[in-house]
Amino acid sequence: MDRIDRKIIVELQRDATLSLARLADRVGLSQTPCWKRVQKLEQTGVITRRVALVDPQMVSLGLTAFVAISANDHSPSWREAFARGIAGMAEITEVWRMAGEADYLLKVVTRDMASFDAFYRRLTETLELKSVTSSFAMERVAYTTALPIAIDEP
Amino acid sequence: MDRIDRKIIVELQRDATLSLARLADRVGLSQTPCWKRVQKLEQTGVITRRVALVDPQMVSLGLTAFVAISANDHSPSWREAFARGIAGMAEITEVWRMAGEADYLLKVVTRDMASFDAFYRRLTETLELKSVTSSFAMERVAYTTALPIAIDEP
DNA sequence: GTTGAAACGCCCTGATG
DNA sequence: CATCAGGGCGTTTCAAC
Repeated sequence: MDRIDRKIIVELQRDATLSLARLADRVGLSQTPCWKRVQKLEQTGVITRRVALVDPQMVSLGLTAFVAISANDHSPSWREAFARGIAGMAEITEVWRMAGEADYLLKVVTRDMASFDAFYRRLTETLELKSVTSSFAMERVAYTTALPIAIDEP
Repeated sequence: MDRIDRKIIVELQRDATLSLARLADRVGLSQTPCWKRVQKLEQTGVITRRVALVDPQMVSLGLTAFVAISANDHSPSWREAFARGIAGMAEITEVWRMAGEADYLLKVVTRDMASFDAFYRRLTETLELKSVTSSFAMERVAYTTALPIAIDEP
């Protein structure tokens, strides 16, 4: 993982439609070794996938909420039930196990408050939770999937 | 935006490398009309971009934090300063204007706690903030950029 | 690492029904 | 919408340096 690899990552995080020729040009390489590097980055799991990003508003999914959850107990069986429960809920796009107050933080995407309420009922009926605190986003001010890769410093 | 459009979105959100032939097959269309739909979804801004996703651990960016911020005042000038301030900080991958307690919620990605601390100092030195509360993620339990598109119900 | 080239698949366009 | 046909681009592999 050197400077050129990081350049490749930076470019592909911004635009995965970039052709190999243009990518190679931008990172200062010819096509063949550039292609080999991209392959390696994919095979070693640095680049995990290539996806299309969709505007939530355009598909009527305007409500994003962050839901902080505290577990009822901290047994392995609760964890399993939690894992199974959230697996079936497509509205949950992210799950983070947290340090501090809450045990988990969920990012939840729904159509509107009514849909969120339906989700909330399902969540609290499915799982045994000590506490659930929902915070609602009014506006997505900034959003990127690109990780802050520093090209220069390793 | 009909059933087929939503199917296309679902597929491309999962895997943007899908060839047109296979995509067309999966959504039950022939290539030409499928291609036209994809074009339209891109031109109308439903599909905003295609990106490569990177494993944070693999690039030594293992620390994700959620930072809740309250503004010093709620003037337009503060907003401007805020917008300018966060624009230069690559560690901030998401900014949400929130309802409730905090004014903004930031998702911040850094290498480790030392890097986060450096970021934190920069943040609090750059901006006038009433309060800043950081919560740290221990584990990314689930993560997807795919919005929960329902194929059947509009 | 570089260049050059070949083979193949895929994208994209057009015509037709 | 489907199908067919074609040109051109891009990916992928190989050879040689």
